Amino acid sequence: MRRPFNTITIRDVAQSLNISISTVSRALRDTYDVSQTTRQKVLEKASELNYKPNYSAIGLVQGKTHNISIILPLVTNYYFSTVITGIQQVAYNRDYNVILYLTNDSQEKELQIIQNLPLGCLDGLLVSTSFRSNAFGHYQKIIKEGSPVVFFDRSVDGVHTSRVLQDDFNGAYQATEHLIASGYTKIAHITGPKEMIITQKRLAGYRQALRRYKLPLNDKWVIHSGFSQECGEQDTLHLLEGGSKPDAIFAINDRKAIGAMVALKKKNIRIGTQIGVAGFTNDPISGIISPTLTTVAEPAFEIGKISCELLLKHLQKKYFEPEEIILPGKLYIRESTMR
Amino acid sequence: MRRPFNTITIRDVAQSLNISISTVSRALRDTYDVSQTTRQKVLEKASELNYKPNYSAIGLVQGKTHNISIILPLVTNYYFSTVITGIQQVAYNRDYNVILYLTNDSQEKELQIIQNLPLGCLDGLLVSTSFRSNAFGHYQKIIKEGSPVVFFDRSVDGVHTSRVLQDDFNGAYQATEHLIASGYTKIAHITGPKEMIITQKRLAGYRQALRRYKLPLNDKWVIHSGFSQECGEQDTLHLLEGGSKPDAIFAINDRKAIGAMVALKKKNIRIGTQIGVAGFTNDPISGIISPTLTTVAEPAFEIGKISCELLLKHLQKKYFEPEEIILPGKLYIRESTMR
DNA sequence: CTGTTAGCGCCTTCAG
DNA sequence: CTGAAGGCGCTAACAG
Repeated sequence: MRRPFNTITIRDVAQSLNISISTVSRALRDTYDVSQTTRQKVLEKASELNYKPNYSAIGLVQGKTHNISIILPLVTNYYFSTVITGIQQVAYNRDYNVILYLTNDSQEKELQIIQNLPLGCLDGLLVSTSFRSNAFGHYQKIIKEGSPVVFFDRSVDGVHTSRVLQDDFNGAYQATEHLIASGYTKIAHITGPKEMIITQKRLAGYRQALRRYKLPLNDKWVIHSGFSQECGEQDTLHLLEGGSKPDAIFAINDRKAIGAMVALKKKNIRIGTQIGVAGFTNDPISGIISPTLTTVAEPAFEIGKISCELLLKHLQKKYFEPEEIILPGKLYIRESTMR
Repeated sequence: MRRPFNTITIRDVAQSLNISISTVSRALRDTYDVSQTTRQKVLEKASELNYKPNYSAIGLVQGKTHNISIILPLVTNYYFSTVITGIQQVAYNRDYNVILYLTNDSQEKELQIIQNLPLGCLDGLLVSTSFRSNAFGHYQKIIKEGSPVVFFDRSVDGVHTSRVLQDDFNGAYQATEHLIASGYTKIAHITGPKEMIITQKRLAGYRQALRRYKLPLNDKWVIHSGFSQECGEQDTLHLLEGGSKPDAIFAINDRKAIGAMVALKKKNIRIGTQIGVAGFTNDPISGIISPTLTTVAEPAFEIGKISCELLLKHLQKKYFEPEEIILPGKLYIRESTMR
């Protein structure tokens, strides 16, 4: 029961040219030796007939499906949706389909997805791991079985593969340094789950800046929780309850920074003058909200683009040396850190 | 040159059970008559061996690839990213892969995508059309050739197929009515391209409300342009330049409404008291921005979910009756329309 | 440079 | 109820 409609195949172009199927196949792929004349004719006929390769068939015979998949926590934020846009653009230009999987930031769901992945119709994976995921083994296995994996943004430790990341350490360092330069001395950090690399790196950058400028490191001023705005709001309320209140808050991302701003507004604390706030991402909302939010811009589109290029590069070769690419961020100074 | 690694196939489970491939195939699909005992054994073995169907092969033989694709303008906004989340969830639960295509809101790109679509490895399409797209013929052709298409949000006229939409007319009517009830009398509408159905419906709702409450319809107060924040900003500046200025602005979406707010702030016009602003979408930003934005909430997630369910339903049958599903919106009244 | 043959993993007649 | 055989569209040896 094949598709009932007029999908035209290489056989069709072969017949209408009175040559063999394999010659058409070769001409189309521009491989082996085919005479220029034949290739010309084939190419013309193919486009005349509007021939389109059947990737299912190609996938079957040579294991190249022209499908790559993205596994990521969610798409409903600026960062991830922009990364996807970058990935899709590169993939589209290279005739790859992008298949989307959403983990919903749940470790359980992520594991479920990985285990049920139709690897048979996937050439490779781009993944940003979920929350506290420690799916080492699973990713290792996938790679061993022959599907290249490139991590972006949130990666998993201990897996020997490529990664494309923003410079979390230096971004956090810059933001903190800016807060210090602006005169804030009691700088808190509201961040993500402890186990995540992204958390650790940004925290390290923050600490390094404090150390460099001889400011005290107060563990009470570092709060770990999730990445959402609500988390930012709650973390901030916690900070305000404590005995010695901070005079600035550096959030791991803009969402949490905005949560902090919401909390401060509710408490009638003046943002900037009383408590400075800085974020990380440069979500467009950071330029719209009032006061506007100082933040470290992440090159989201670039990260998507480069991740995909790297994956496609890996797909060419049988063996590849993992690469780690780190892209710099850029600090945008806005009203939320003006005293 | 098949995949070099241990992808296990029905042949593997057949051999380890000493039965034929076809029996395994039948047992797995729960079709034809297979003895309960055999089926049991096959099912157990399959899961023991972690067998996963190769959709490329299945696709080849029976034209069912378990791939559906989404074609839409962009993912970097609240509405579309939420719709996608809904689609992905349904598809995932039904073992369908979701392939993503981005038109970048360019008609040209959309046409290019449609024409190059690897229909051979796609069971159906979910599409929200680009901007001023009038790709009637192309979609018609795809449908005729056997790939079901379900439109969501932005649809194309004249194509006989299913659609899932929010209630654009009544949403716009409600928003306008609310503005009127709040005491605004000179209500402008900044909207999308004239040719788009979504524009036409929201415009009609706006006009209907004005008519119903005997307010004048002033064509100078209806401005057509794109959907971006920048467009909203420019449209608003235009409105302010005119002789008779409006005292309220209803925008086709929150992005443009926010653009309007930005423009008003720059001109030092008090939002709400001097000029009211209402949007459409209920982007989370509308509750964060100051003043908070009155808007008509669109059931984005539901739209994605239902669209996908509808498409999958269509995939079951050979012939299906197109359905048009319209979901209601809900007005959220916030500060931007308080005098 | 080109045609022939076999087979990728699976489903579907057609025989038992 | 089950097995054998053929083929989906395409590529990859193997011969010329």
